[in-house]
Amino acid sequence: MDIEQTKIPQATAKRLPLYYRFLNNLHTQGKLRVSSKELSDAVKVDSATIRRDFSYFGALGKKGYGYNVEYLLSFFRKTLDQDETTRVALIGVGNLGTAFLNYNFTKNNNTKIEIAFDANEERIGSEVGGVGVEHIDDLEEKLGDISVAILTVPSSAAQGIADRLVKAGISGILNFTPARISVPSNVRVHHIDLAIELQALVYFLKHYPLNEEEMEEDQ
Amino acid sequence: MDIEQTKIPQATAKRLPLYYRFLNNLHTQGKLRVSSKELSDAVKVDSATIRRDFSYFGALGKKGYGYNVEYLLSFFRKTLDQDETTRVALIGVGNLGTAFLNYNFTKNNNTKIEIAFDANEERIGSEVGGVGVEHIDDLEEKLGDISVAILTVPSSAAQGIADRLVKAGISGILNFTPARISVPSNVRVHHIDLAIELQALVYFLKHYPLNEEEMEEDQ
DNA sequence: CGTTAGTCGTTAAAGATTTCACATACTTCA
DNA sequence: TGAAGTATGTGAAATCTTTAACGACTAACG
Ligand SMILES: NC(=O)c1ccc[n+]([C@@H]2O[C@H](COP(=O)([O-])OP(=O)(O)OC[C@H]3O[C@@H](n4cnc5c(N)ncnc54)[C@H](O)[C@@H]3O)[C@@H](O)[C@H]2O)c1
Ligand SMILES: NC(=O)c1ccc[n+]([C@@H]2O[C@H](COP(=O)([O-])OP(=O)(O)OC[C@H]3O[C@@H](n4cnc5c(N)ncnc54)[C@H](O)[C@@H]3O)[C@@H](O)[C@H]2O)c1
Repeated sequence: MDIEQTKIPQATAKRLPLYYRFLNNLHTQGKLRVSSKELSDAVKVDSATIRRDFSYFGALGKKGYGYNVEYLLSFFRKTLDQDETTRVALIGVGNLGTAFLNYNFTKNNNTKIEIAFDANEERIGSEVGGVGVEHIDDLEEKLGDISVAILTVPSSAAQGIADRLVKAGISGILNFTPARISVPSNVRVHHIDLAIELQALVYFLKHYPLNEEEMEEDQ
Repeated sequence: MDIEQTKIPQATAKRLPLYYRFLNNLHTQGKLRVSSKELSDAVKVDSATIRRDFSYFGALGKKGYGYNVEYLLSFFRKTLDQDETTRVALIGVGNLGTAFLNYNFTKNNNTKIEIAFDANEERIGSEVGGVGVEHIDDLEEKLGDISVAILTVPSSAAQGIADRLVKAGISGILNFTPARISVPSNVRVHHIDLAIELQALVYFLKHYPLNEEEMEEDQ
């Protein structure tokens, strides 16, 4: 439908949801305009980077003025497909899975966990955070056309479940298990490895001491 | 004490805990040697990148042989300070905080959540995953010399708590709230923004379709 | 209406990271 | 012992990302 604009750098793409969220905040606060500098202070991304990021989408701002919040927000809403909701399945209703179900990413968000699966009989049929929990044996049958899955099963089960998800036609998996799963090249997996994030932070603290001069940077 | 080797690239540093974990797995399985190619298949990082990463620490392998698992493991154990345990505090014993406390990053890990804080009177004095929950009012008093904090409070409370943590002498914060907190430049904050990770995955699925040819890459 | 202060979009430079490709050196096996 | 096979470590190239700098333009105000 749309002409696919020349592809945005990945680093930029990862920042878009962040921009969108803060734009939403500003809009809620009734702000009419914003500069790259202000946004920079809020999201902790260099203002030149923000301008560069925005510029991949064309000229969204006005020189000497900044950006119109309403306009920018509606532009990103379209770009990030915030109008259509992406349906998500969650596999593994344990500690982490339960937390996600209770949260359900509902604020300013275009994603919704619609169904959950677990192997533990006790959980089947219950609702967690308003989402029904189905038996993992019914995965293929009940997944329907859901294309994104959050994986929060024990790591020993991760590859097996991933294989089944792939067979059932999934496109993307957000993998919270420490297992590095293998999938066909047409399926996208993002790993969020919380233990590693914590270890990495500790490593940076020991080996990359920050001094008073240099500014800390994120992620 | 040690001569600080020329600083390792940040991208490399973030992969070290991953390597360490898989080396541990191999060791447990009784494997004696491993090649960069094998490791690559396991952790889904290009083998040249692995060799390059390792090479920053000197010549750890042997040409024509590969790497000795035991040696490599013990080397990384030292490098990653796996022998000393870093004590961690968790602030906000809600959905996410409870999940982390129950998990407590105990496997192959050099970190331990030792104390938790919450504002909700009902939780105070209880134990979650073997960790005592203290009142947030006692933060400064009970934090002691803990230098790392996990932040899982509502985003509205994030900046206030961060300020208190900084005053109490914290060095690093793993921030799970959507708030981008401000801290002095000598404190390191890593943001893990789960809602954004999910949105970014959805964005990539729509705008960066993977075909049969190209390999998906991580995170 | 002209001046001042402010801000974008972009060119170019710098910096960081990944990947290629191969000389070198070790292992294995006959 | 020698030949064949294997896999490292790294120089050089390619790619990706961030940052600096500034010309062009706007808004606001006296
Ligand atoms: N909880 C944390 O803080 C944390 C931190 C880092 C990583 N992780 C990882 O996240 C994953 C989940 O952690 P958790 O603490 O929620 O574990 P958990 O044991 O509490 O939950 C796992 C859930 O998966 C279900 N399950 C097991 N096998 C299944 C299968 N074959 N199909 C469907 N469901 C199945 C179990 O019944 C359980 O409800 C693990 O891989 C863990 O390593 C968790
Ligand atoms: N749960 C998720 O899946 C999820 C996903 C993405 C982001 N987050 C973010 O993580 C954070 C925590 O989420 P959650 O679902 O666990 O929320 P939650 O409401 O379940 O837990 C927050 C906890 O913090 C405590 N608290 C409130 N104010 C406090 C204060 N001033 N000092 C100390 N404790 C205080 C509350 O008593 C509660 O126990 C939030 O910022 C949320 O946006 C959560």
